[in-house]
Amino acid sequence: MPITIYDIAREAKVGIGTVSRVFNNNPNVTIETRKKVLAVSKRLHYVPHAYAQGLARKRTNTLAAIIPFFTNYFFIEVLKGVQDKCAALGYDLILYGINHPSEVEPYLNKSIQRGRVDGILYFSMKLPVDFAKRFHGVTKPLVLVDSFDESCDSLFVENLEAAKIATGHLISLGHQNVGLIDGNMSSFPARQRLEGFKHAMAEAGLGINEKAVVISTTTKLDGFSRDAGYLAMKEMMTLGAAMPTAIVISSDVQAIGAISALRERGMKVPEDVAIVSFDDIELAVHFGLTTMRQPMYEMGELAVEKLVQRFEHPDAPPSHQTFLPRLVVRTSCGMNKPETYIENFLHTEN
Amino acid sequence: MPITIYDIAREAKVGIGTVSRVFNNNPNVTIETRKKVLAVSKRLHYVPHAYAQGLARKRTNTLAAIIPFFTNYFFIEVLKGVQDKCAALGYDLILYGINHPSEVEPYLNKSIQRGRVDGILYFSMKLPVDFAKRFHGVTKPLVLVDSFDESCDSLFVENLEAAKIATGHLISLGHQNVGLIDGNMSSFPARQRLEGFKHAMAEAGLGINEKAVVISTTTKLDGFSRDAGYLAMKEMMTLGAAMPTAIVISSDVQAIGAISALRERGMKVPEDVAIVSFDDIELAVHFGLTTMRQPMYEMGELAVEKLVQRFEHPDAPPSHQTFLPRLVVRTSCGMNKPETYIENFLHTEN
DNA sequence: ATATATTGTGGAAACGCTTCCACGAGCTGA
DNA sequence: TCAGCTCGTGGAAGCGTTTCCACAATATAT
Repeated sequence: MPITIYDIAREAKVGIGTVSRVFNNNPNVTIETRKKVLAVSKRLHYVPHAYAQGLARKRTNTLAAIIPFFTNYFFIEVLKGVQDKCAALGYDLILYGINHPSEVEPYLNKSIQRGRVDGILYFSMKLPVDFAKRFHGVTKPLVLVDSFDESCDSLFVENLEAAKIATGHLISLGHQNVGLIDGNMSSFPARQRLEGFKHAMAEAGLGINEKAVVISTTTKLDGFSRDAGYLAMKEMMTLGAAMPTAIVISSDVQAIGAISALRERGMKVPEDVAIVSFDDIELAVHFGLTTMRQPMYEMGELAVEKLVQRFEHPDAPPSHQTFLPRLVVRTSCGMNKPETYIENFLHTEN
Repeated sequence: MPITIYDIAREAKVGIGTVSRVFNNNPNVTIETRKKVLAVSKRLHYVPHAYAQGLARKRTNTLAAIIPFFTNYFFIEVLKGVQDKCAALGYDLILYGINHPSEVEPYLNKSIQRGRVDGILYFSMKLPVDFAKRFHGVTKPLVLVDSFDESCDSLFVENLEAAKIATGHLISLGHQNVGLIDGNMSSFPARQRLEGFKHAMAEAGLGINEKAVVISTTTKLDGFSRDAGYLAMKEMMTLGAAMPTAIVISSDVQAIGAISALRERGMKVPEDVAIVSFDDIELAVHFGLTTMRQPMYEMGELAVEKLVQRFEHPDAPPSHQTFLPRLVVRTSCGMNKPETYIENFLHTEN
């Protein structure tokens, strides 16, 4: 009952090869033949069968994105870049949202399944250790985003360096007792930020108050959540007089939660505590957050581009590209950057 | 080079049918044969070819979601429900994020393409008018989410009723001069909410101050954005003394923007203006927003279930299911609901 | 005039599965 | 003992394309 290329061929009195050629814009078809085929196709509502094409062509024009916590703002924004670039390049995007690292395996297997997708975008997680070996030669091109592995292309943020900049900024404003609220150590970026924080403190000759480094223990969103930020700040506040005068917080959403906790105690940002966070989500403007801006959308776009390049040059050596977040100064660090909401609004319009 | 069922058959000294049967858990295979085949498959890293399976089985186990503005919190949350349900049911999800209604056509065509997906989830947009005719019999099962059409299954929020409840709540608190900040009229929910607002006011015998009904003119996110809310409130504030004492706002993000605008003028919520909004996003707690909670995640899940049911009963009459949002009272409406942040926090932890 | 490209076309083979039919082997019951 | 089952199995046909080869018809060069 469904219309196939054979129906079109019969009806248009041509061969199936010709019909195929018409739909593939092969130049070796006369204009009249082409018109005839197209007319019949339209009349019969013919649409090529994607899977049959895929099987014959040995490509699917589909990419998979394996992405954790995709309700998290950071990933949404990256995903948006991925999606738009896919659309622009004519690829379909299969979304595998995973809620826990343990779910990675089945999805990885699924996308590696021959013929399912042409390539994989793998977000923010370590590859299973024996991955390369287990799937030697079987696996599809894979681009790591916000993560790193020798064996494949990757794209990541220089979190260590970024944390140094963030911490350094607070130090340069005169703070000596600087704290850190970080995500769960199972997160690579969180570990890097801890490192960067320590480096910056050491370079400035400042000691680290162990109690003023609060690392999230929750695995939910790896601690990059408002709730985690809230709880961390609660904990920080038990320090009383020893509490830091400035805190580096590993994401804007955590910072927002932290600010809630402060407010409950009547404490203010930046008067009582200065804050620098990470991401620069849309709401950061609203809270006046000084933050390390991550080019999320752009990373998403670039990830797709990298994958497509890999299709074209399968044997090129793995490429690794880094992004250095940029410090966006607002008011939460205590610098009275004169910046009204509307200014930013207009700015963020685009 | 890639391993096929033939390689396995040869190596295991069985027929290809047997190999296929093993992988499809057909009971008509002896335990020994099964083991043998499985062993060889593992040794050769055999994985079935998804597209070949799809072609032979005439199904793809893949769904498409055509979704607008998917950076919007509402859609993210719905999508999350969709994604999780798909995963649970073993379906893959292809994501078509569209940025403008005009982009709908190509994506609709693409997913209708025979063999690409088994069914389609279509979000918050009107179907093209002649859609049913143009694709009579060609099209796949399609479930409308947050939208309505006679011809297919749908799932939507009773926005008219919800707006009545929201408005009624403010009226019941004694407000006579109630305003509305709404999304763009191109949005079906926005139109419904305007209606509901008018009904409620009329029922209460209250006149509507035309100037106090601000409808977004931007098409960006259909006006359901923080920026749009900010601008709308700015406009509202030009009313001076005639400004409403209570405002219904068509989304939490708009409300957040609106609150920014108020703050700039030193006005407070709920002291100067009471607010009820829609959605109940995670941040609503932070702002103490009284809001009409939409069961976003649940809608996503249910949408997938409906689609799968349709696969099983292709000829059942279209089913239409509605959700009535629930009023969540916090502080923005002026009722001093004693509710601390942590209470809510624990609650939302789930 | 003949040899040689070029162009448009038809259709077989291939892509890698599932499914169905046929068949032999081992059972059952009369 | 034999007809009639059931069970496990092999492999052909089919899913709907693309692609390649063959070939006829025309154009070009000699």
